[in-house]
Parts: sequence; structure tokens; C-alpha cells
Amino acid sequence: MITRTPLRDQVYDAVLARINRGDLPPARRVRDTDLAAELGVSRTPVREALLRLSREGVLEADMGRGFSVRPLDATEMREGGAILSTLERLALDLSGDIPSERLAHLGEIDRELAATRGDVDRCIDLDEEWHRTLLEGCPNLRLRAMISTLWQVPRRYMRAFLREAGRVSLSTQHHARIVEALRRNDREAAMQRFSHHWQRGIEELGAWIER
Amino acid sequence: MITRTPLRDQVYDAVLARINRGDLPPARRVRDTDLAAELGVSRTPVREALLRLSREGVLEADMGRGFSVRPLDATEMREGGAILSTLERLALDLSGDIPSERLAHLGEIDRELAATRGDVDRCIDLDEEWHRTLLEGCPNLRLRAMISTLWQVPRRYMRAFLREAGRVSLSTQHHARIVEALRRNDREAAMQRFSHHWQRGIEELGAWIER
DNA sequence: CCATTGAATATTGTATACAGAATACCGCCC
DNA sequence: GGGCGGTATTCTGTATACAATATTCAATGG
Repeated sequence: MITRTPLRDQVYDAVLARINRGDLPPARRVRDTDLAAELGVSRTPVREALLRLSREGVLEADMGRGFSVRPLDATEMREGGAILSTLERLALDLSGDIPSERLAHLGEIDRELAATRGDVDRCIDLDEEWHRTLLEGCPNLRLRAMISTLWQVPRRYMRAFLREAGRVSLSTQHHARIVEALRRNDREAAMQRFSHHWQRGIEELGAWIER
Repeated sequence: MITRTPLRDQVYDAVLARINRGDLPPARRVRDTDLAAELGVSRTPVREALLRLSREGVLEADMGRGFSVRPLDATEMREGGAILSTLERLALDLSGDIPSERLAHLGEIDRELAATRGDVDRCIDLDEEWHRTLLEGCPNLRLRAMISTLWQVPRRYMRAFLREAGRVSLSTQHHARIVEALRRNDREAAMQRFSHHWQRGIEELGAWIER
């Protein structure tokens, strides 16, 4: 099956990659002209991608003054975190029983995460993969898509935090405890631990931003 | 203070208005050329608005085949409803105590809603206003914005339903019961009734779509 | 020496142009 | 008469062009 992907989507990915790579730091202005030239496409698909990123909270768009990478802000992070946390809890709730093979997979990801020390990008990818794997049984596709989009925001905060402060402490322990509860089929406990995991993560990031 | 609004936003509102007005029924193809001509602007801002509406679930965009109004679908409605319901519960949860004047306002809206019989559009506006008023104390602005965006989807379903089936039964009674619980400062009960209200609404709409 | 103003430049928001894909139309063959 | 193939047209996706606003920077006055 061959698929044509619109340029706007490729540009979207490219811009996101640059932001996540640390290229394009917070508050940096993003000129569509430059991006278009660098990516070898015209301004049209670039602007479409940038408009989308603005709506998703990754960029800011001021009328007449173009786009810029949204600065890190504790309030914004807490707001986004509360939303994402709630939606992930919903997704977990909607997921039926999680097959033991997926639980095993979660364990693997978590072990790899624990073993990865220096590589910030890898850590974040693994953490996100852990969450995605946990929720991949959720039948509400719109919800899954939404969660995936919303992850763009915490990603930026985690990256900045990990770069400077080392690693999200306890993350793997939390994961393990959640998986353990799921193994016992104790949804109640799993849910509670999942909430706690999120809350701790948000607090940690928030405190760091306000340092 | 004078404000220039981008054409794309005005076009966005205009298209949404047409969809809500019943012009542009579900599954109708939307040609950017036509819209641009009718609105007296170029294709560029029109396409920006249409792309946004696609991302928000109001339109469909098939690569190479343009845009069309997303057909009504029970699954999609249930998925969106579950998300919106959860986020509104979160918003209510985050709202502090609701001042009695706002509770009074909610009562007024509800009375007007009960009194409005024939006017479908007015009913929907009032229902949405009731929800917006209920949650306007929520300090999480991102959440409020998101809820407001997500409402675009149920709106379409409610409109279709109300046009054909009369009115969302019991809606005002539910509202009253929720307000009553809030008056007693019984958050627990209010939350439960709020959940129930949503669940019933979604079920009713879903059953109707699958009729 | 610093603030201010004005022109020059850069950059955005919007309009138009162009190429290629998708759809519709029409004649042909069965 | 109905299905099929080819062409013509329409429409989309992308590129480019244009006009207006924002920014920069130097010259001028305080």
C-alpha cells in the first residue's frame, strides 16, 4: 500500500523533531520563510503545520508577529498535565483487562528505562512508549489520538527537566507498582497508583520550573 | 482597543455557523473554492479554517479529495461524549465553591430552557450556556478552551436529534438536581448527578442515531 | 550620551498561479 | 441497453506573488 502524506504532516513532524531535539528552544521565534527554505518546501504547508502546532500549545501565534516556541511555564504545564492525566486515567478505565503479554512488555520497557541513564531522548521515548503501551487496549480511538497529541506538551517539559536535573526520579518504581497491581487484577489500586504517578510527575516538573 | 482578527478565524466561525444552521448537512462535500467565493476571501484562510475543523472532528479530510462534513456516527459520538464528559467533570472538580449568584444564574438558564419549546437552536445554545456557566469558575483555562472546542461535536448531534425527536428529555430536571446538590454544598452528589446527566444524554443520542 | 523618529528592510497574512490527481462525461464495444 | 476505457474538466495540494504590518537601525535632537 503506497501512501501519499501531505507535506504539512511531514513539516509538522519535522518541526516537532527540531523542538524536541533542543534546536528551537523555548521563546525562539519561528519564521515560516526560514523553515520553508530549510525544508525545501513552500511556505504554505509550513504555515499549515505551524498553525496546527499553535492550536496544540507547542507554539504561540501572535497576529502579525508570526510564530514562536511557547516558553516553559509552570501553570501551563500543570494545566496540561491535569488534562492529560485525567484522560489517561479514563483510557485506562476504558481498557478491558490488560493481557499478561502486554504487562510483560511494560516490564521490559521499564527495565530498559531503568537501564538508560545518560540518553535523555531515549528516556522520554521510553516513558511515552510505556504509557502508550499501557493504554493501547483502550477502544476509544479518539481518546487515544487526543492523548497522543497532548503528550507533545509534557514532552518539552520533561526534556528540559531531564537535561538539567538528571532524571524523573522514581518513575520506574511507579511503573512497576502499577504493573504489579494490574497483574493482581486490582484495578482500583492500579488506578490510584497511576493517579499518584501523574501527580508526582507534575509536581516535580512544576517545582523545577519555578526553581 | 482595536483588534484585527485573522480571516482564518472568521472563516472558521462562518463555516461552523453554516454547519450548525443545517446548511452543510453531514456528508456534504465542502469545496474550498466555493466557500472562498461565497465568503469573499481567498482559498488560503479558508483552507486553514477547514484544516482546523478537520482536526477538531467536525470535518473529514481525505488526501486529494478535499473536505466533507463528517457523517453522524454513534461510535464517534460516544467517544467524543466520553471525553467531554470526563473533562467537564474534571472542570467541575477543579472549580472551587460555586457562588450562589452563579447557581441562581444556572436556575434562570434552566427555566428559560424549560420554557423554550420549538426553537432548536435556542435550546442548544442554552444547554451549552448552562454547562459553560457551571464551569466558568474552573481556573484551568486550557481545560476550559478544550471543552469549548470539544463541544462542537455533540452540538451537531444534539441539533440533528432535537430537530427530529423533539427535545433532550429530562435535561432540565437533571440540571435542577445538580444545582440543588451544589446548593447543599454536596459536591459528591453533584458530581454523581453530573455524570449521570452526561451518561443519559449520550445514551439517548446514541440510541437515536442507531434507530 | 540617550531617547526618538523615520526610512529601509524583513516578515507576515492573504491572494493568485500552477501542476497533478480525482471525478465526470462521453463514445465505444459487448 | 449496460459496462468499459479514454479524455476533459474540476478540484485539490503546493508554490509563488503581493500588500500591509512589524522590526531594525541609523540619523537627529535633546
